[in-house]
Amino acid sequence: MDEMPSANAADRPTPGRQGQRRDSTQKAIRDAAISMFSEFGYHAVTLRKLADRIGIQAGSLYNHIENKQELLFEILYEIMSDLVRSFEEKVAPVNGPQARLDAFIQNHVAFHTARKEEVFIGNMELRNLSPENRAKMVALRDRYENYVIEILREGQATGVFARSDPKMASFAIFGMLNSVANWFNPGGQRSADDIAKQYTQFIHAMLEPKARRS
Amino acid sequence: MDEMPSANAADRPTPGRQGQRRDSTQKAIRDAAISMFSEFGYHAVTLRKLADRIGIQAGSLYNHIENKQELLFEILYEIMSDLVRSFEEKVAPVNGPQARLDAFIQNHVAFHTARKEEVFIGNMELRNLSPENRAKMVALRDRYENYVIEILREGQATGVFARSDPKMASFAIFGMLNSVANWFNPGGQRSADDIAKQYTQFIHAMLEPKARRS
DNA sequence: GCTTATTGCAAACAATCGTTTGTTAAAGTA
DNA sequence: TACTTTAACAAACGATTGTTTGCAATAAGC
Repeated sequence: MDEMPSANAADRPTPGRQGQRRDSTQKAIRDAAISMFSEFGYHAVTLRKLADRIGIQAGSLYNHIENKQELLFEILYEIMSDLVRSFEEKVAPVNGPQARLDAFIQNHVAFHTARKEEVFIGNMELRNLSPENRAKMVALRDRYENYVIEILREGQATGVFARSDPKMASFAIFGMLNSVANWFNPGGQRSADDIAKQYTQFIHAMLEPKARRS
Repeated sequence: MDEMPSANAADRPTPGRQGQRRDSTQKAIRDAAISMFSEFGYHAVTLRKLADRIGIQAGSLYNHIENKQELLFEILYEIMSDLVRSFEEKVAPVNGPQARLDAFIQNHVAFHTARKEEVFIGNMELRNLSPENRAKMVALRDRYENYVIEILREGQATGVFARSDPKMASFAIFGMLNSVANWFNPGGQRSADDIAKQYTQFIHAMLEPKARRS
């Protein structure tokens, strides 16, 4: 019953109880950090405000995290690795640039809607990482972006996409896709699937060779 | 000779000279704030670091600004008003949804490349404004976005654009156009005009009715 | 049931934050 | 030349920052 780990102060083990070896606090810290970093930004969230949210003292955080910087990095690194991994598992194996592009769009939108807070932090807080941590993130991001550029190149080479600067096209595609995390409303009218379908149409049209008839 | 106002400490009036009635310091503060806010973020830029950059003491800033929050707001409000004004002067008068859309893209890209630092701050730091200041910004932004949605609506009504959710289409368009400020490199290969032309093609394709032949 | 590892609290740490103060020198005004 | 205004400095303000410490309470392991 009350064994379930949870994110908010209300159903954490009774405040004041100490010593239990559960890792519910660790998860509560992560969840609160994701929520608050995404709403207010890394620097605006003090460790006292973060601790308040889960009902402990600021110093107690240090039983679970190394420091504030590592807390940010772990959140960012996990979301970026998960994104890359989902691509490599679900998108990379798909044959043919057109089908692989569609799989990419579907996967990217699903990911960005399901985990919009973490993605948003990823878009905003890279510059607040230490140089070493930022380098690791940039490496992951470049890997992901290069996968997409490669799809575009292959599609142009085989004639299914119109010729254009592949990097600029990828900027345009990532621009529209990434911004979904900014405006997507989980309770709103537009479902993740609707968005993926509509954006797939948009991107198809963008890349379609002029010679072709629709 | 040394009368020219400038942005950096090197050629400001000799450090230590006091009393001169020039407003070069005011401009130096603004320029340094734009540069540093855009590079490191509002909260990461302390008034001491900002003052250091232009070669004065932190307290001396208060001879020129009301406080840190107002400094941010003034930068943001000016960039957003300028953007809206440029639309109303150069885009709104254009006749026909297709031509007006093109004028919008051209103007938007030109603006976002010419003033990428301020635009970038505008995309990042809205949440660090006081509620009153943020409300003013949001009102301006909504006005601008609604202009574009109106273009899309009119184009759909007259049949020059394909039917789709105009708001979602505007999200996609703004997503790709706004991100230009993130990656544009003033010294790089891609000129503002190249970008505007390429993005115009992309957006045309996105909005083109299926029945039409290219 | 005794021991040990965990995890919390309360308090403090030095550092730094935005901002205010009192004062002084230079420049504008007449 | 005498007077006023402007804008700088050095120093301090209280508040808050991330982090560390000593200690108490609890649950888990034997």
